Amino acid sequence: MEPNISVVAGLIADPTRAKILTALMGGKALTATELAIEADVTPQTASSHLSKLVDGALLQVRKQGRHRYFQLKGLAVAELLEQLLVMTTSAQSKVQTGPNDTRLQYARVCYDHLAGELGVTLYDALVAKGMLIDGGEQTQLTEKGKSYFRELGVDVARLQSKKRPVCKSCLDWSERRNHLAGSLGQWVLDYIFEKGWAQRDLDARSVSFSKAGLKAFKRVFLVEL
Amino acid sequence: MEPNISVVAGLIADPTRAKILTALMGGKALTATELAIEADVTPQTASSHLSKLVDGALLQVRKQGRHRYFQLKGLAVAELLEQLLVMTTSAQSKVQTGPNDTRLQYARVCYDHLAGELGVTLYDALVAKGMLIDGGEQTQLTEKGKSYFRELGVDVARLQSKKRPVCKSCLDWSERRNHLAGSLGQWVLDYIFEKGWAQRDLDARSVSFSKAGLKAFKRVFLVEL
DNA sequence: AACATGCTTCGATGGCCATCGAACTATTGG
DNA sequence: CCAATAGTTCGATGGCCATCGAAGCATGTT
Repeated sequence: MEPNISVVAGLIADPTRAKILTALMGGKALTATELAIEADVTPQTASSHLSKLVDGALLQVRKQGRHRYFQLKGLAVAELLEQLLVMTTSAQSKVQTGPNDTRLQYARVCYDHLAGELGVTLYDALVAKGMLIDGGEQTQLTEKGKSYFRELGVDVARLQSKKRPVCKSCLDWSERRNHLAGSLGQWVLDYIFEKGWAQRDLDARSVSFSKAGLKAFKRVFLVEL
Repeated sequence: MEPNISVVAGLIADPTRAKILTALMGGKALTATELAIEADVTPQTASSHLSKLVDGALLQVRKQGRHRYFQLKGLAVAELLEQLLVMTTSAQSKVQTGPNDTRLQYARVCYDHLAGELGVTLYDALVAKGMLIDGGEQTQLTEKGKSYFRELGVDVARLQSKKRPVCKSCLDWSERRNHLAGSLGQWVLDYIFEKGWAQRDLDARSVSFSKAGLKAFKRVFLVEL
C-alpha cells in the first residue's frame, strides 16, 4: 500500500547516494572504495549505501576477487538519472557554468554513448548531412544514413532486429540539446575506443581524445571544423 | 556543490508528497484540501508539502478565489514520475494485481492522454491497421494514418509544426506496453471528452466510459471487439 | 603462517524533518 | 458585519537515518 515510487526516489534523495549514482553514469563499473572516495565518505558509510542501492535494484554487483564492482542496473536507471539531471539543470539559472568541469562538458559518456558538446555536434552534423531525421524526441535513420554506416561496418539489420531503438535522441544536461543515443550511439562510442581515438578519463565519465583521434573522428563522422 | 538531483529526488521521496504527485498525474488541477484528503494528512501538513513542491519547481499554483489549484509543472515532471512508476512496477514481482483498482487499470489518464488497458488496445489497433509504425521507443504516423486523422478533423500540419512530437509511445506502468502519447494522444483524449463518450472520475485519474461511448470509441478508433 | 587490503556488521550519536494542535489570515456568503 | 470555509504559520514532539569508530570477515600477497 505504501507508494513504491517514493522508495526509489528516497534512494536517490541522499546526497551521498546521488554522488555514487552519478559517478556510475559513466557506465564503467567501480569498486566500493572507489565510490567511497568519489562520494567523500568512509568505506563503512559507502558500504551501507551500496547495499541499499542494490536492494532497491538501482545497482548490480559483480564480485571479482576481493573487489566488488558496482554498476547501474540497466538502461532504465541511467535514463531516470539523466532525466533528473535535465530537470535540475533546466530549473536553476544558467548563469554560471564553472570552468572546472569543461572537460566533462566537452565530451563525456552518458551510460553507453557519447554526450557533451562533441556529442551534440555529432548529432547536428549527422542531421545536417541527411543521415538522420530529427523529429523532436523521435529520431530516424535515413536510407543514406543506413548505407553510410553500413560502409563503416555496422550491421544495420542486426541492430534493427533488436528491441532497443537504433537511433534515439537523448537530451544533454549541459548543452540542453539532443545527442545520439540508442544502439547506434553505443556503436559510435565503441568505435571511438576501438580505433584508439580516445580513452576514458579517470573520473570515468569524461572522455579524452588524442589530437589525431579527434581529427580522425571529425573526418569520419562529418563534423565540420 | 551539493548534488541538485538529490533535492528533486528528496521531494518525491516522502510518501505523502508522492501521493500528492501521483494524484496530480491525472493532469487535472486540484485544491490544497483535496490533495490533503487524497494523501490522508491534515491540511497543515499538506500545506507544508505543497509549498516545498512549488519551491522545488515540481508544481505550479494558480490562485482562484479562496482556492489554490495545484498542477504538475510541465510535461517533464509528469514524464519523470511515469518513468519512476515504470521502474518500481517492473522491479517488484508481478504476482498480485489487486482487483481494487481494476478501474484504474482499464482506462486512465496519463497526464494528458489515454493510458491503461484501453490505451494499449488503441495503440495496438492503430499499429495493426497501418496508421502507426511502432519502432520500440519511436513511433511514426503513416500517410494512411495522417489522412485518417485528417478526416476526423485533426489539423495534422499544425500538430507537426509544434515542437512537441506528434506521436510518442509512452510505456504503461500497469500493462508494461506502449500506449499513444504526444500531441496526437492528447487530441484523442480531448476528442473522447468532447464527444461525451467518457468522463473523468472523481479520483481524477481513472476514466469512466458510458456504454454507448465505449462502443462509439471502438467503432471510430478501430479497436476490434 | 603472517600481514595487508577490501569490505562488512554493529552500536552510538546527532541532526533533520514529517506530523499535528493551536492560533492566525484571507476570501466568500448571507 | 458575522459566520463559514480555505489555507497558512508556529512550535513541540517523535521517529527515522546518515555517519563514523571499532571490530570482524574474506581474499590476496609474501
